[in-house]
Amino acid sequence: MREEVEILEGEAALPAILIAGPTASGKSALALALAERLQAVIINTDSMQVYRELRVLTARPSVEDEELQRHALYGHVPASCSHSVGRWLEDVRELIGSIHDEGSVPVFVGGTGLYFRALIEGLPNIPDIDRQVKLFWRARMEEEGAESLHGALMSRDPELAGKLAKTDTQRILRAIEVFESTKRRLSDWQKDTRRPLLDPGHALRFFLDPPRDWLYSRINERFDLMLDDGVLDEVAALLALDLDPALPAMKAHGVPHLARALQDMRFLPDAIEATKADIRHYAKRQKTWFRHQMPGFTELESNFPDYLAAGIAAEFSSRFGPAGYGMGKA
RNA sequence: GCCCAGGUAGCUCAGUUGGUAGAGCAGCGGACUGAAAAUCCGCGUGUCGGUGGUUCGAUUCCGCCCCUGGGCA
Repeated sequence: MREEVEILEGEAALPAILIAGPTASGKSALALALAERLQAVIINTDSMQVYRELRVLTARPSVEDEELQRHALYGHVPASCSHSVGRWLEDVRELIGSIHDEGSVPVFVGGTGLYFRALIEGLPNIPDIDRQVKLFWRARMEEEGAESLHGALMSRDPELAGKLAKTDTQRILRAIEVFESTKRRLSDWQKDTRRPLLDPGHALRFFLDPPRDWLYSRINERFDLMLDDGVLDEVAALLALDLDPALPAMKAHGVPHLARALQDMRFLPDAIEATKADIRHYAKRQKTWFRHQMPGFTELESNFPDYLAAGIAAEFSSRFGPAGYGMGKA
């Protein structure tokens, strides 16, 4: 514990660049353009791009892009594992020291708002939930429904229960599981957040926010390209693993719909439309999150990665100095 | 050209035995602390195809016209 604090204090001043934005807004291209101007390590900040089996479906950077610039935390987790913010943050913790030592700039790129929050605001150090506890309460949720468990939560953690909708299955489960497994209320844990890995004062934060019409068209077109690139085969291969459908990877946009289409191809056109709609809805939620939950991100409306990257690199150098940051690379 | 069925929200459609209308999807707004690509909440005015007529009142009934689909020529 003490050692951890020392490391954190050493790293708190580590300058970093954060690039967020809705899906398909052009984050990856911007990250690549940035890496051409700074000695950077591109770090995945997306909950789904961590899964090994889903490169096409999650629009993970290509093998060529990964060879072009250093990337980290992409596709390093098997779909059979349930990853989470907490685990992702531990991955980052392990990485960040060496990045600092070698004088590179960590460029966090992704669309998962919660991961950005954990990164710059910190996360409480809640231990993993006991497996039996998890199974027991999930079974009860199946049988009794959310309202009943909301009642159960009310007697364990009234403060949190009061804030949650009686229908919010996921958060109700989490709150009960934490109490049952750790004997401490989640509302108390949440008041006990650890120091964040990054100091927001040393993190340049950007949110790519292209016009909505453009974004939606791009989402639709990109999914058509994914079909050409073999998403169906990719999903078929995932399904062949016969994993628990409750696993996060099994909930990636398109997996449930395309699974149905793979059984009966007559459903393919509907599955394609439904998947595109899921992705559009998601992009909308991402915009809402950053608009209200993550102030302090500079909105970028342009779609020209080189232009944006030049500006960001210049701002980074003027704030934190160019020394040691790969000026010979450009 | 004739016959039939339709033309109602961005789309698919319901409905009003005459008192100007509502679902699903799309879209929009919001919540969010370890499954977050998750989970959850909220938002429905639109020349009821056009135009005349009947009527206190027509999207609804009647006439004509336009459009779409099907059938017959």
